[in-house]
Amino acid sequence: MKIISQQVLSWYYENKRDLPWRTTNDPYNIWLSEIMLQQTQVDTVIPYYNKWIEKFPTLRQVANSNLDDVLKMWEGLGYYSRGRNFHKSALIIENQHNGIIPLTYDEFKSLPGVGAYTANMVLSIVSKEPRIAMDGNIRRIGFRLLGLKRQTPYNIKRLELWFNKGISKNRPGDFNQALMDLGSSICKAKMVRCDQCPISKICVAFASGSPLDYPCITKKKKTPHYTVATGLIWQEDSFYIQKRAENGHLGGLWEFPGGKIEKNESEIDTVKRKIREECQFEINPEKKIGTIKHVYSHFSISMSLYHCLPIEDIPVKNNGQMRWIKPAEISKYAFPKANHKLFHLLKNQNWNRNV
DNA sequence: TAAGCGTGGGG
DNA sequence: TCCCCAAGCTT
Repeated sequence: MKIISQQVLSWYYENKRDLPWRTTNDPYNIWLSEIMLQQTQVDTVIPYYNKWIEKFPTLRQVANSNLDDVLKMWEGLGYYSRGRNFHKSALIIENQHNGIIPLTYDEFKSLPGVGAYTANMVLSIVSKEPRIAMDGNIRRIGFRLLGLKRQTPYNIKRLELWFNKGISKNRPGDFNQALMDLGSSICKAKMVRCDQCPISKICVAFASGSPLDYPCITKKKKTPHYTVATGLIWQEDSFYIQKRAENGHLGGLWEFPGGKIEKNESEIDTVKRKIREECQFEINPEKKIGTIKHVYSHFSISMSLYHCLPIEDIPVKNNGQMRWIKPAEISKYAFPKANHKLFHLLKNQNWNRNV
């Protein structure tokens, strides 16, 4: 196992990518990068990480900002609870830890959004603690090295113990990152380059001749499809948006009012009903502007947008849950991708307000 | 334990 | 086009 560690590390140093967060061992930077990298590929994260550090050079600046600014920086990255939890953690550290990130495993892992993987990874890098960070890559590599197939909690625990015995004691952080780079470039889930792998000699899956059979694939459930209808309501040169509940799907982001159509309901009736329920005013959908499609983690939607005329006078009040904004102000608010697709439709129509 | 959570890219 | 995948965490 010691030999594996050496071979993996030399492969890493030869093929190491220069990533922005690899220029420092500051726990703030490392922690942020690990949160952004959850379920997200490196090339996607890089621009978000750079923009974030430019806006929030220190954790204190995250704590002193409001959630809207944080979500704006997270806009488009997905899994928005990561951003909300990171902001929440920043406040906890500022208020309860004098602004110092607590670097004991139990304290750090107790922060919102920090799980076993993130805690192990951060501590292995910033404190050189010999902790394997069992992410999807390292897990997959372990299954193949040891020739395990069934993804049971028992097998995963076995792997963790095995890796923790063999992890480099001098460079645990590099060892973790090395295995992850190996997993994301050589030992991928559906494609392997065993001829380039520094440890194929001791790999049971490689020896078997069909490495992709390890671990065995678990079948995924089909995701449902929903039809959603939303309304565009003008008042002078501004239109209406509202904020989603902070703890739900796309929590804290802004959107057009509307929602799912129910059985035997027309899109127009849906827009009327949802706006009556959510906004407490009456509108009349006049004309369909267009429809976009979007796929989320666990369902997909077709979303239509309707020009709506107010039936009654709508009070123009702006608060934390509702705003009247001009098209040019879109960039000040965080919107989900589906809304940006609708904005794109509207741009192509020059934001024509005539119904 | 298993479902829920975004988005972009690859085959 | 469709399906799967990607440095997980929370409930």
